[in-house]
Amino acid sequence: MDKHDKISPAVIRRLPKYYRYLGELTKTGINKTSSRELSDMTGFSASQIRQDLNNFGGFGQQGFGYDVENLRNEIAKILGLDNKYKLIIIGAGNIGQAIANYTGFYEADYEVVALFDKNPKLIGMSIRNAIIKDVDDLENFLKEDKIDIAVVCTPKSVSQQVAEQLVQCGIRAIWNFAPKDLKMPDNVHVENVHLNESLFSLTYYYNQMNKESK
Amino acid sequence: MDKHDKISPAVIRRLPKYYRYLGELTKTGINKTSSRELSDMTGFSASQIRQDLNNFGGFGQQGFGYDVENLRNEIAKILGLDNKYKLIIIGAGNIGQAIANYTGFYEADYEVVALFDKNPKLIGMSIRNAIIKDVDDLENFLKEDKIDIAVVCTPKSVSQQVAEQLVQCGIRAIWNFAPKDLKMPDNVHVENVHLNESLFSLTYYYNQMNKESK
DNA sequence: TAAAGATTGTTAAAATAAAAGCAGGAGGCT
DNA sequence: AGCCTCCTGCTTTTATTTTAACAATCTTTA
Repeated sequence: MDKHDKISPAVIRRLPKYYRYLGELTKTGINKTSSRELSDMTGFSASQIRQDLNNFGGFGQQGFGYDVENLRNEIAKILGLDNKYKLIIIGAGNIGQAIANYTGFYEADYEVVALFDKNPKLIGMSIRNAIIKDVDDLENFLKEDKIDIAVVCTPKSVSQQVAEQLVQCGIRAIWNFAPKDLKMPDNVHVENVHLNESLFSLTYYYNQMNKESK
Repeated sequence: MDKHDKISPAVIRRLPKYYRYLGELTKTGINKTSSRELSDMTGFSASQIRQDLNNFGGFGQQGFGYDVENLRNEIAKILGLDNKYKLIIIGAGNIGQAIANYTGFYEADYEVVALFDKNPKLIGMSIRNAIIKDVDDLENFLKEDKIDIAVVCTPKSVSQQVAEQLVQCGIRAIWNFAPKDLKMPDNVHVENVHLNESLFSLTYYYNQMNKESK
């Protein structure tokens, strides 16, 4: 059953997309689908979708397809979306506040418990039930509250130091928005959102298109 | 020379990272580097780095390595960072405003010219020299101003429609923050920043680690 | 000036990921 | 009921990506 440790990252990155499209099907009242149909929606090949899902078990039925709700629940279980997660955000600047205000992931059970900053003007403010606290209180806070995921939205100059502090306090999952690669021990998982790199890639393809059309 | 069209997306996604680390070297006054050293910094293998760079030409010197500034400039040219780009942001909510305020990409020549929203409370406000305009004026605006990149920060329910409008007005590069895949013609490039998917992946790995350590 | 050491550019091999193909079983139709 | 069609799960093949290997050649040093 647990061959999970061998699953390729590419597969894991596709699962949320399947999950999202299955949610859309549910909303429109469709309760049956197929790898073919999912292929049309997601753009991945039907073969790849079947193979991805089969890494975790046979969720479909030959000759019939997949039960939408069942498959969605299975993927939720695989990703762990059937649990609740407590988040804190370090750095209550633009990005940090935007994440705290972001309603997109409130569909799943993610709760932003608190934000931390060192700017006195921000400390004490609250965003959607989460208070901005002094970053000096971070360690004490983490001693008392069990936090699952820390979101790093600090300037890059302090991101490494902040991350190390988080890890020392027992944090093992970091969602990193600082444009810097965090050097972390193996038992900590870092998911990067490097906006720069994303924009630079886009810039490349934009220019490629312009070259081609000339 | 122009085998560019064959370059794998994986290579393109690594270039911004090289660019960033080369920038850090420049700041610390180091003017010579090697694939070995870049490997230590980036975590990519030295062999891969050499191969990536050689897709675009031989920027190094045998027995010596790479000139930091020269290599950085070459990568800038490849990505197109030696040009200026004008951006508009559609949707001046949390994410839209955060992007407008984001100073990270002002290092390169990206200028947010305007934001668009339909919320009357937001229209007229300005963020770092960029005014929030009525989204109804979008088409007229695009007739007069030459915009390179449009950033879609709207709710997902209207993102497709907005994107189509943008494309009709000549936009060919979209940076999409809406949690939805935009169906676009081939001559439009969409770069997605799907925060949900990123967080869900992180959640998976977080749970994997917890399973393993038990 | 010649030899040693270093590091690229490039080719070959290995590993990984994606696509194609197909047997088997399920549902639907007549 | 029995045949036909469909679609999964799995195996095999193909394509892509990464790693390894090495000849060429540049710099440095004695």
